[in-house]
Amino acid sequence: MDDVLRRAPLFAALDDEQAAELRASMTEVTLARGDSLFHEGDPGDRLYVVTEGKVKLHRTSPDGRENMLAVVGPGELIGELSLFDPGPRTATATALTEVKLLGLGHGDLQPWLNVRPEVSTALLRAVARRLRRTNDVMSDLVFSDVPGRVAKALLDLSRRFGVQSEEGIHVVHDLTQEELAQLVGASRETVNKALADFAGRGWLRLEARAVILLDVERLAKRSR
Amino acid sequence: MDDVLRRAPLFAALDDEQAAELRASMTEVTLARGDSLFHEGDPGDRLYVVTEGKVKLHRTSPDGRENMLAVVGPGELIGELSLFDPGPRTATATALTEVKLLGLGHGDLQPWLNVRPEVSTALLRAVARRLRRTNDVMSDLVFSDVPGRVAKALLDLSRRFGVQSEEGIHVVHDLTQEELAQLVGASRETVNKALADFAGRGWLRLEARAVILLDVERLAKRSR
DNA sequence: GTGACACAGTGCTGCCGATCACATCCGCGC
DNA sequence: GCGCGGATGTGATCGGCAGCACTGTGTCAC
Repeated sequence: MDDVLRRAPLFAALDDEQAAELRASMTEVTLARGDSLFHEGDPGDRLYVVTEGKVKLHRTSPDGRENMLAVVGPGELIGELSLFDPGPRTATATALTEVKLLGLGHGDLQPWLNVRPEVSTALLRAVARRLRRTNDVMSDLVFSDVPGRVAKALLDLSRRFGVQSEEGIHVVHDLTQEELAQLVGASRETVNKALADFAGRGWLRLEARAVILLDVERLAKRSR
Repeated sequence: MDDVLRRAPLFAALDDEQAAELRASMTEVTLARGDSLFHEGDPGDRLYVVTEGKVKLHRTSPDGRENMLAVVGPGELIGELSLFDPGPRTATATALTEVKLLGLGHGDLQPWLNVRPEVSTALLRAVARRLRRTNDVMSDLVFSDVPGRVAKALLDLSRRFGVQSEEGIHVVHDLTQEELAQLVGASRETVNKALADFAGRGWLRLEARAVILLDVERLAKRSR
């Protein structure tokens, strides 16, 4: 079985045999960059585990502006909310890269919840953790200025997707600056200027849909 | 058994006998306005159900500014996060009024989760719902201006705590304007001006720690 | 009744960041 | 290699809101 999957909250509590059984009841989905898994307002009670690539969860305001709630990577869940609290999807899920996911319907999950309480516990932990992160992001929106939020977002992305190289931490985030702006709740222009400023100070280097963090210490200080 | 309790997510799935049994393992806590149940950073793995009154969940930024995450009323949960996802408390809980709560330790809840999967399901739903609300608030922070957020907050409070009278919807929110400002992520002065403006238009009337909504329609339109 | 104190109302000033308006730049198809 | 569209870089302008400095106002203690 896949390594990524074994670390996913849904499988963490199961032994190999059970994990394989659960895995067998899931259906694989593949998306190309830009494809949407589901849209805000759609009905739906399926949950997905990302096995490869990144997906963004985002919303559109009445007047057409976009806001990104989260970037979801390998091992993480998408769409749990509509499953645990029935109702239409409250966000759109769109692939940032080529993506592979495993989907599971409400009916296929229920038996596991009834028989294996560890699965419930693991899911509770996953949702609770997500709620904590969301609360953190909300506080940042209130307390920090745009450059601070950009720094924070980059550090967060680096923790999840960064790889150490001799130059610094290479973070392939797969986001355009427009998308990065939606993630931190600011305009593209302001985010661009913040990035340019950081680059000018030697704290990072910009690349296409990626950054190399050169001075994590300073960035961390700026983010507070 | 208490009516409020029967509607609480923790008890909703249990029959009378089981509810009484669970209730018996909980300990009652009483707080006066201003008292704190726990502080940000405290260790702790107890969960509480509010049975009477209101509690605010809030955080303090490094430089001393305050941000309110939520107002929690009768039937709702407090402190679930530290229980499901072990770790220190990430917010402070402070009583807005005289408050009565029932507390439950991690060890006392676990057996219920193992034996009664409906309890897990109900808790998952409760946390999922909270996460949805939090996502909504986050989108508002990005999309709406301060008056819009104030209007939204008032409508939300009215849905939860309002009572219809012949004049309009009487909403005793128990928040000072300072606290209302912390809830919507704005300064007290700006919130005051927004409220004065709404009152001047005849959309609402201000009272001490309460408002009477006179024109819900207009407020709703302003909040979008 | 009279401080005292917390809360509420309101103008003024300055600044952060949205918006607009461009000027590149870069990857890709043909 | 040429052109085209999407992405990026950067200045100029403008408005919303924070911050400050006050002035009312209500409520409690004594």
